[in-house]
Amino acid sequence: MNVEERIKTEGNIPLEKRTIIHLILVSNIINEKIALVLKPFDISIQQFNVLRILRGQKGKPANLSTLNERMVTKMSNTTRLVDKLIRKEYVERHICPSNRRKIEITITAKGQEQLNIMDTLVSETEKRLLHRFSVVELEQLNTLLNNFDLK
Amino acid sequence: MNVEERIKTEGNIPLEKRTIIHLILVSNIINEKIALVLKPFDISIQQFNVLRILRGQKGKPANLSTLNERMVTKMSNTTRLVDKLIRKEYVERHICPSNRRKIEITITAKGQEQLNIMDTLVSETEKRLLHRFSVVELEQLNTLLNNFDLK
DNA sequence: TCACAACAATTGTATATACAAATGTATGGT
DNA sequence: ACCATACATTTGTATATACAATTGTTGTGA
Repeated sequence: MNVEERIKTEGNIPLEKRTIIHLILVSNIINEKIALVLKPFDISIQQFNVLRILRGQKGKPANLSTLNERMVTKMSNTTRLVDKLIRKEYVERHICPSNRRKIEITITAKGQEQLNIMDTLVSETEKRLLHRFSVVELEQLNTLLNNFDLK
Repeated sequence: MNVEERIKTEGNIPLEKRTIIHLILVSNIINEKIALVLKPFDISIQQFNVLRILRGQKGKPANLSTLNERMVTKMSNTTRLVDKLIRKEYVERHICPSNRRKIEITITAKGQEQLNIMDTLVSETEKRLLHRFSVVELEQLNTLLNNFDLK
């Protein structure tokens, strides 16, 4: 099924518009699929990303600004996002002793454990999405994506 | 600036994960840029899409289900989305006389007019995003995007 | 040291979105 | 004609997000 069929547009969209619609469409569907996998864990994609960043810290705590700049989306949510993870006991929050403005966030053992399970499932989903790509094609796609003038 | 730099991940992510992150990142940034262009019009991307679909109808009204299946995202919003467009007098809502379950939505002259202005600006944004692509590369990107197994 | 700017996080508010349940309308079988 | 079902939209609720304003903390220059 191609883009035109999916958005039911008869007539031909100019190549540039088509490309952008196509890209956003694919991105949305990928997001939906991953969200679906995470749903049983009662975790949003953003929460999942925070957990992954924290795991990448290998014990070293991360403060909110750090989390924020590594995430794809914006700051204002980060406090509330972390709140939700705390309620689930997946992360802990401590005031940084050397600079009390900062908050140190660390992932808990329970968080680590759940994250590993989620991660496996998400990876499987990603593999399913990409199974028709060869390595060369994946590299091509990455190269082409770098072509966007994002600023 | 490449993906790794942008999300500040040291170490190398596997090619498949990297590709997916990259794609979603680009898509998010495109969405942000377009949202920014539409902001002065107090119109969200979704509302903009509804207007474009209605214009494509060339006078023929569209009901909510039609709008919904042509949109990238889900139904539940469509009623409220249209509400907002009605408040701005960009569209009109009439109960379909032959089947009173259905609602016919049409774009107003004012809506058409504003949409044309927005459309020009959005197209300019798209061109800026894509100016580094050759036609061949755009076609390549489209082809590669078709490689995703989205169902 | 005191006032002020800069920093880090939080809170408030409005809007957007997802999902489920409810409402109102039409259709087909008996 | 009546009832169950399907259809089309709407509403309710919880959560997510964007943006601005606020709070609390630190650092700096007069």
